[in-house]
Amino acid sequence: MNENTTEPKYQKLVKQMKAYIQENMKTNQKILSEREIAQRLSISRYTVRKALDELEKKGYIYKVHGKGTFVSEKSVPTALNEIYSFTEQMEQLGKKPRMELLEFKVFTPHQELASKLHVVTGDKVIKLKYLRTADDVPMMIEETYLPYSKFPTLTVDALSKNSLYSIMKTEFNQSIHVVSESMRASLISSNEAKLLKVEDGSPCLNVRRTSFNKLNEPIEFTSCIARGDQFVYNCKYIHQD
Amino acid sequence: MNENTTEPKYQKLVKQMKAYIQENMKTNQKILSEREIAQRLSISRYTVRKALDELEKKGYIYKVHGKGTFVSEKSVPTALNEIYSFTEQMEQLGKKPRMELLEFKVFTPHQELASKLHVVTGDKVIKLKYLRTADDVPMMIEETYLPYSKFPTLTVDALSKNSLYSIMKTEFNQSIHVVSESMRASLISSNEAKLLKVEDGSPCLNVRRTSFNKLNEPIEFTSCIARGDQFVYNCKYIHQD
DNA sequence: CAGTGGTCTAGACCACGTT
DNA sequence: ACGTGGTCTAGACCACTGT
Repeated sequence: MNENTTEPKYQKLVKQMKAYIQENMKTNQKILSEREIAQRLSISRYTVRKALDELEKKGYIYKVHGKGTFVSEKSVPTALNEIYSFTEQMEQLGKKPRMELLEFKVFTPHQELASKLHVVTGDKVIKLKYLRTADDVPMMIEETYLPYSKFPTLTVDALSKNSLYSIMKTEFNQSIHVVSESMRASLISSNEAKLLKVEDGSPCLNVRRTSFNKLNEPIEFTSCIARGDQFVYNCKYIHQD
Repeated sequence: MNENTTEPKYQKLVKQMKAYIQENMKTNQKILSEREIAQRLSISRYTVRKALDELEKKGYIYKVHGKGTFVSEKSVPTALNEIYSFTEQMEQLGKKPRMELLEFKVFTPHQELASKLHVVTGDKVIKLKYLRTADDVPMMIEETYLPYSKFPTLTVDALSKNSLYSIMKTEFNQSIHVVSESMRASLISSNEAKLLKVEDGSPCLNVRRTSFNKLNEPIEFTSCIARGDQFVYNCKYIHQD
């Protein structure tokens, strides 16, 4: 898309090494030392380290002080440090994900929602309501709220062509930095039961997410109701002390 | 505990700056530039950058290319990139958390569990079962399974004095690197309902966690059953592209 | 002891945002 | 034009792991 921005040298190295490792190397095999790589490519050790740090953070390799750098098990995914998206998960299961827009409106929110999105009283909010299905089985209802002031020209048409997050980034220059999520189990209400085609009072998983930009301003609040009998929420992350 | 290992200079700087920021600075206030800090402390810019990177990763500050470095909103917690622990959450709510060991045994696992922990057939596994309460209200049942070969000398006595994770690290030199979790909603079974003092068939949240060490060997599998009416699972993480 | 990753220095240029 | 963070170099010493 925007390839006019020059890519740093270490990023190119990351891609190169990632491809090389996946093609030619086995789990726990030792790779060249930082100094060796630097010398062979005639670049500085700092650049090699940055690339290796990135690969370690993404779960492709691991370093052991005094011993060397080794290839991680293939099972560790690229989506580390990232809650798996619904679409990715369904595709992994071989199911065909789809989403249907049920509602798009701009309105003035009540106190609770207004404070979640840090909008002052009287400011407007955009509501998006989706039904997500997999192989035409209804899986979850997703309600997203956006501060109108940050996305004033958002249209249904744009949403049909690109994902919300890519629109946020490219059209409105808002990219997500921190995400806060909560999960709880409850019993489904009758309205939602109809949409998801389950019995009243079935168990359901409620996931609520608030996303913040780099300035820590909330730019999205989403509440999902997922069928308890169908939906599992997965995440994988690197543990820090 | 083990203060014989020398702490890097940038780590000390992280602590200093963290304290200073929390004491004296306001949200979105600009802090000194990297070059200024380096000059004033007579250290190199690299060291300052490492410290600032750490503070950004932990959510205390954010950088903007071409503008400077700024203080984040206080709301962003120290536990970024980390699922909040039960204990922390309860303390934030002003509740008194407690855990009671219900079971401790070593046994030979069935196929499914054995494969989760990557133990070969015939190898043993340690089971720990806890009931967690908050202000004496039962909140969740936690069953943890550990490969016996990695923790052969683990005792109930040790667990009463330190947390499992600190024992893993200090006694057995196993620290957690990658964590994989899944969440699902279901209806509680009668045995669990009795322990949690809720009605049969109440909604409950089931959280399953597998933890891996740096070599990507599984070192723990835990399954939690939490009361749907009481327990909310929170996590917060930094979003990556 | 040699080799590895981890930290650190002093300096340079680039890309970005503001003045 | 200037100051900022982002990248990069060339070199140094330290801490850890093996022989």
